[in-house]
Amino acid sequence: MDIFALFTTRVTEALRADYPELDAALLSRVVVEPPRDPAHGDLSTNASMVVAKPLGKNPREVAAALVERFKDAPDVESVEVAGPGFINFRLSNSIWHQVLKAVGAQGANYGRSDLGQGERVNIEYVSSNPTGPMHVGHTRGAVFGDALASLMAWSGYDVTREYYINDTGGQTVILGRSALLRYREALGETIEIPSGFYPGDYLIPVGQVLAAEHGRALLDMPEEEAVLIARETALAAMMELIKADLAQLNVHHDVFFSERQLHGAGGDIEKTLAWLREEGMVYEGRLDPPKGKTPEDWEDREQTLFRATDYGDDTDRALVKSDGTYTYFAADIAYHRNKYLRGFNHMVNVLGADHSGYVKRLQAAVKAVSHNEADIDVRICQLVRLLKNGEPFKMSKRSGDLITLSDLVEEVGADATRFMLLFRRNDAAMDFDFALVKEQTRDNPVFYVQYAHARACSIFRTAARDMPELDVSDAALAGAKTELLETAADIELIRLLGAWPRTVAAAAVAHEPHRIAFYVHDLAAAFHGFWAKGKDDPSLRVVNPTEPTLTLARLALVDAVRQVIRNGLGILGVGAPEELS
RNA sequence: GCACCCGUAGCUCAGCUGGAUAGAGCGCUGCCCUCCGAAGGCAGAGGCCACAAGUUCGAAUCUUGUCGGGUGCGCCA
Repeated sequence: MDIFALFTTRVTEALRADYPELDAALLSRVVVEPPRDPAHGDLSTNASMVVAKPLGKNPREVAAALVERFKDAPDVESVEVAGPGFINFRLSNSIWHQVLKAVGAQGANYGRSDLGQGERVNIEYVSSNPTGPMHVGHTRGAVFGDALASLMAWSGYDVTREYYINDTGGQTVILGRSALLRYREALGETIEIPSGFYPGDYLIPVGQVLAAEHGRALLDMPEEEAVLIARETALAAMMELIKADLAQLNVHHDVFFSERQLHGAGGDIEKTLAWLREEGMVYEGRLDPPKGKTPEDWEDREQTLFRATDYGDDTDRALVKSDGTYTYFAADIAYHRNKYLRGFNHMVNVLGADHSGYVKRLQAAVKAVSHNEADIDVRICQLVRLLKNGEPFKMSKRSGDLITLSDLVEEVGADATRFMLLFRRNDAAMDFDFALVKEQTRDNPVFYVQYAHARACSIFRTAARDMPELDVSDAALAGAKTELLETAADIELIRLLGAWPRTVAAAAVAHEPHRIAFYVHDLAAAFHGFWAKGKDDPSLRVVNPTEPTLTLARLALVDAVRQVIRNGLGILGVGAPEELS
């Protein structure tokens, strides 16, 4: 039950009855939302202002007519016109009691919707190069993509979580060389790692595996051949490493898509290029060097170009390198065509800040490849600055000393890592304060929210202790007399619970999981406040042995809060413990 | 030089896709609680929403320009 959706429908129907000439596009701009100022009531709508001008009427006049239609509705306590033409509704408590019942009845599904109507969405995230363990910079995208995927699944989309493995190209060759060096080391040689190689210790075990599997055989073959063998072993090991890292964070993918399957004769790249040529989207031409910063080795040559500018990009893009192999982008076009042909008309890519320059060409590729039928939203996750003792420290995969995802999770835990990274818009840079996430105070939002859940559970433990004869089974809670909840404290809390479905829906549409984190934080704050009122005024306490019926009703409310916090944290992939240690 | 992102209280950030008098936490000031379901509660001060035009009933939100910060900038992945 979403009362905002409910009233949006009722308001638009009322408008349509009075003014049949209004078209649907206009009516879709009518929104019913909670007013910022609670003094304005429970619901507020802009309906009359949206509609007034096309009708050639005064907004307040239209509003007055609407008010007439609603003033006798049984669940509406009062309606009035305010300001330039807002209509404010104050609802009778009975509707809030229904909301509470609905939360109880829908339980773990409260907040789900069919907004996406089962449409398929491909969300690609992480996709980090399989050349080493994941570091902190990757972590934000991993958590973001994962939470967005659950959020959209909650909203009725058919979501596929995908990881694109860049298992070809120069970096993988360097990985192979680096592994081969570790292989020599495993055979007893003293090695020195040249710059440009991957120096990390994580390749030592790969060298040992190579030594165990091949003995000295790799030394006897041409180095180029040995590198390729070493590369295979290293790539497989790196993917295992990455999957283990992701598992630590509870991040999982449905599909791991290897770039390699796009290459080769008759592969997707060839087919896609042929198709693009037929469509006239490819030509042979020259590019101007970028203004202001011409690369030193700039070589003006005729090359194969994709008409990205036809689809909004700043320049056309090269598809074939001077050595005759395909560019990364050529493979990526083929990859996204592959997604489209697999039936995805909606795609989301989660990328790091260093890929912001890639967004336009990706959008161009998707449009081109689908004849504008598919859309792609590229979400850029900005940098995370890790603070420790007030000192930011840098991390780089190519250097030996790096802060890995694993380090972070071991230090603060998966829940805290996830929540903190989601408690901020993805497109703003953030600081991750090591000290803060370990604090057990209100300043630490992870603790604050989890504590609200634990506190709700604790209230049930108290009820069991002080009122052992009270039946608090699900069935009993479902039958609780919620109409006894009449204080401002009770109603305020239910009102917030009532906003949960629209929060989920809005967050899903905007692809912004941080809104879930903020909602849950707000709800926790409201619940802590609710609890605190019981300290001053015993009549507001939940567990009251002299009032078993009221106690049961309050417990139903506490249970609903607990449930919604759990649902919210569930979308974020954060645990909701019953007790905090 | 160009593109993208950001600029909101002293600090860290929200602001529900254009709504009403712009919010929260921290910090600051002043009370309350300190018997309870440990890890608090209430109130106050604090703002030219970077700046300037424009769009309209209405702008922190949309457009353009300027300033400041970040990221990136043939064939790397």
